[in-house]
Amino acid sequence: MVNQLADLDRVFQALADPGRRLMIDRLSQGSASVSELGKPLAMSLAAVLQHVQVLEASGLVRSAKIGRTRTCSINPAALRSAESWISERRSLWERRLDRLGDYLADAADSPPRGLPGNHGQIPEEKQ
Amino acid sequence: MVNQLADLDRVFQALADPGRRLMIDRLSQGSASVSELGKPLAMSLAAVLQHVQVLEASGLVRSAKIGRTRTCSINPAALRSAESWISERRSLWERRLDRLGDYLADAADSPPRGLPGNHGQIPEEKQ
DNA sequence: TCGATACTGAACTGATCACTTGACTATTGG
DNA sequence: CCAATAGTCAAGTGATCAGTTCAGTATCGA
Repeated sequence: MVNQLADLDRVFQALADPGRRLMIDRLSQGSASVSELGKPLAMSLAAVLQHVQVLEASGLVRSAKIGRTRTCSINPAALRSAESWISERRSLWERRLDRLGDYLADAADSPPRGLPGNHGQIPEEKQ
Repeated sequence: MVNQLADLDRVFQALADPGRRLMIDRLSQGSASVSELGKPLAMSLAAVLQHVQVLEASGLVRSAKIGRTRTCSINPAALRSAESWISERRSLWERRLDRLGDYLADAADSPPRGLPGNHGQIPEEKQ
């Protein structure tokens, strides 16, 4: 809870790799060892470990070593923080769209005054 | 909807940068021009444009040029796809934790047989 | 005990990233 | 018309990333 901003950096960065997402996918249905996580991945074990370390640094995954095997599991709190960040922005935008829709539905008779804070039409075409 | 996998790569990669998240943040409360998005960012306009292009390539943002200004807006569908990916894995894990909790609550009297598919204890300590 | 297993650390390499600068185009407004 | 504004393109640079190989260490199991 120290640096929420840089934490999100690491979380999204961690999620940006398909191999690491596959690991999360695997872990979402139960804890697993490092080599188990690497099994579907066509890369050296050392590389797998580096991915696990990225996931762990982001807080998405926790791990503990028992004997010679390291067992990894998901930390749902980190997933939730990323999820919330997205969700908040999306719902903000969608609520705004709703209000705009209401406004336009009403606007057929009222005189044009300009909607404060609304610079935007929704663009359709490119270039 | 062509390549969901590589799309998520780009979406999470785009969200991994604090400047780009600030842009999304700004856009969540209404469309904005490229220079408007760059105003809080202490970098050249050319750099801002590159960020916008990353956001656009990921599908998170759409834009259209009118006159000499390019107006950007959020595409909520892309946000939702990232949100869903996370949400699905997290709830899978959490439902699994619940079942495990139920099992442990019942287990005081029944003989130990092993829970199929459950390799994991929840690790606490490191190294 | 001893070979196989499971990981770990370090160094190195090619690719991608986040910028920069500088030159250029298109629009706008007085 | 013409200066200021808004964006665009291209090339280059230093930093980070994703992987490798190789040389360990610790543990397990027969």
